[in-house]
Amino acid sequence: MSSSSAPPSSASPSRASQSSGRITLREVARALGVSVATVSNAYNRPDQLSAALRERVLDTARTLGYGGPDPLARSLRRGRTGVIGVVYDAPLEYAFADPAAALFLGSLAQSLQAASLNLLLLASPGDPQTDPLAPVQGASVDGLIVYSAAQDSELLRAVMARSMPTVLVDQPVPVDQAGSVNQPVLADQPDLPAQDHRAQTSGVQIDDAGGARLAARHLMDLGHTHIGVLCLELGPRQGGGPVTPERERQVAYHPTAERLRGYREALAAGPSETRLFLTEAERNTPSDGETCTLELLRSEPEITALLCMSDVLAQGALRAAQTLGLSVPHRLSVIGYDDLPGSADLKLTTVWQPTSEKGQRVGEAMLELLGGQTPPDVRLPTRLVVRGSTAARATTDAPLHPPG
Amino acid sequence: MSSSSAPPSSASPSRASQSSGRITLREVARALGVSVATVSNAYNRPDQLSAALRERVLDTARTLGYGGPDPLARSLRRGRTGVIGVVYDAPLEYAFADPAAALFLGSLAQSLQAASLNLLLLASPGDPQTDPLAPVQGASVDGLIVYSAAQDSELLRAVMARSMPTVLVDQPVPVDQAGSVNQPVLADQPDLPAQDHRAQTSGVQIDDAGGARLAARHLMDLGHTHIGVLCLELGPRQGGGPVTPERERQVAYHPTAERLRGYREALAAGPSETRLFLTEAERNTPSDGETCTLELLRSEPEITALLCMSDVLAQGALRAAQTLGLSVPHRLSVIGYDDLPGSADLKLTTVWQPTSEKGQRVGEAMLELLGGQTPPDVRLPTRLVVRGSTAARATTDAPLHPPG
DNA sequence: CTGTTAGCGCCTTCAT
DNA sequence: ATGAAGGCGCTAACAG
Repeated sequence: MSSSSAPPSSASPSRASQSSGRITLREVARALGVSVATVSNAYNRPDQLSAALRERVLDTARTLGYGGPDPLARSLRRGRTGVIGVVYDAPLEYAFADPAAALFLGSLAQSLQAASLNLLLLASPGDPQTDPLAPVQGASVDGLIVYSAAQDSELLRAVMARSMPTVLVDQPVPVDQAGSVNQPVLADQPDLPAQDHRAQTSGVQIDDAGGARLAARHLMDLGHTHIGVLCLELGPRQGGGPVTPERERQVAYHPTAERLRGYREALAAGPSETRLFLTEAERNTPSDGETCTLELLRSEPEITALLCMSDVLAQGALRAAQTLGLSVPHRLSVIGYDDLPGSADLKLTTVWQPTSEKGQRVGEAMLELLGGQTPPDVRLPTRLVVRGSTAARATTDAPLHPPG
Repeated sequence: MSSSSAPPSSASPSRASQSSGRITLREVARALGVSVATVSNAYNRPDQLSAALRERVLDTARTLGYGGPDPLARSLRRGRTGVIGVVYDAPLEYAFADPAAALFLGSLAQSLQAASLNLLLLASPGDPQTDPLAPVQGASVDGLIVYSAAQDSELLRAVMARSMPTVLVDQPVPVDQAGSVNQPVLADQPDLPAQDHRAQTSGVQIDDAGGARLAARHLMDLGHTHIGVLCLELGPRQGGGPVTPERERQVAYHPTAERLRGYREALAAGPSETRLFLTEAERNTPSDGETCTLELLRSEPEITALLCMSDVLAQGALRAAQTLGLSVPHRLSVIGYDDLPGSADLKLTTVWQPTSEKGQRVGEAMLELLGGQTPPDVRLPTRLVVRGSTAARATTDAPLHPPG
């Protein structure tokens, strides 16, 4: 035990030194005969040791196949992971199918990268076997961004329960009612701020209702009185189809609710004979939009215009019109929502929203939250973009093809 | 210090019990007067304690605002994070702008979710300040998926240096030449498998060259002899424009290289008077495609057909044709690559690739790697889909508009 | 400039 | 069915 050349201090020789194939900082230190702190410093604080020694450290590290400090251990120690989670309530499969979502994510990722933060995609598995809350509960992240979650959902509660910096996108910030208190019983440390959920939460939204109002009014100004509405999902999976008043009352997704409200407000302000015919798409895809349109027009042939809650749905409506041989806009006017990059090529009249800016704002809000500040909620404007897919209602039989 | 009721064993009373607002498993245990193991078991192995006790544990945990075991600490202990990193070599900003990438990611995420794995997006920052390797070096992940990286790049080396389960997409698996050995000096543990990079790496690709060959041949069969080629980036940022032979020799992105090879092979097999005019898009966006097309047609007016390395680029080409008043396909044939969901609406002739299946295969390969197996490399087929954007070269002045 | 020490929060044999 | 103890791999004080 007391040999002259500093024996490796301690206990279990069986697994201490190398075993499982992965080199550790300590082994590098030992190989060099320096302390672990020195090796650590070589990586984290170059100014704490001579350049020469640092070189030597890095060199032998390389020779040993040591790839640098384990990120996990480092995160644990530092208390930060450098990762921000993005929460979806749908299987990622078609979260990505929506260009608006992809665009948003892109600009979000971009703005976060400036602070060396990476994005972790957290989606509820479609598989009913696995716990849909597990991803948000079990993710090692410094902050959470909720992209879409039903109001009052378990998912949203699970997010808030983590009481960490959180940005809610297109969704009202929930009031901090009862539920899982995170204020410890012993509230006698005056110096730590009263751990308020709200202080760590920020919201970024667009003027959903305003844009919808513009869209509906545009159609009414054009003389349409029988207007079909292609709704995004009103609530968690059910299957689409005509919207009953009861179903409408249960609307759980905020953007859907707001857009619907906008349509209805415009209606209320217009001529009383105007009527809306609602149908719900099962998912936000062109083919669902197509199906819905086909069904809607079959059951309500008097419809001359369509309000679609997304450009993706509108794209499907356009296909349906073509299938049916209905000329757009003369026999059928179509209006979308989002203004995707491809929508101009389609000549689609639509409601524009600042998708990229939204992503950037969300990123900035997260950064501020991480810095201990509480940024004010943000509300971004929407605009109507009139293109070729809307026209005045034909008073008689419509011409069979567009002019020009 | 020596009070009767078991004094908290150790040293610093100032920060031991609660301080920083976040509850730990130990505090829950103490509050209940049970051991930490019991609390841990309540979460991880319900069968190890009475249902009643478990309830009590979970209850007080809730009251205290304890949200369950810290994921980070748990990962460190268990040696697994439940996260797979996806590596891009470009700023995520426009990784997401490409629907093919988004689709791939969606199906990848989907297939990984079955195993409760989440995706972490790792992109090299556009910002030249920050180290582009930091994300891949510093990410806490169980495996890495390389979606696009230049051959022989630092980035790719950094990935391999982590020597963990890795799937290379549309990219050859590099030979394990020298570089950072990860085989420790002491190679005398016969039971641990000789840590071979190759054993932890798998590849999934499509038949890029084959599809390209089909596309080029199609055009040549149609009689085109002056064919423009819109290339994806050949290598890391340079700015686009005409492709010099020198630049072509340096092509660093595998899909680009392969598609180009396919085009050239078809050319070599056809009539000798056929010529290719190459230009490189700065980025894979419609507007870059448009710009390239405009420039290319201006400098080479004899071109009657375009081979685009992506549908996104082709979409730009279509816009350019419209701007120029060139009728497609009669005055100009256009052919894409990828067959995006929207391409059918555009009547674009293109090379189809199994984007979703690719994502799924990559996910499966990763799962096998994680399970200790070494799945064989996979190569998926491509197909030519002929639609309305290609036609025989007009022998005289082309008609000004398409038929019916 | 370098070394020692004390955990970060948890899980898991091993004993009881 | 429950408790005690030893790390996982690293970093940040603090001494020398």
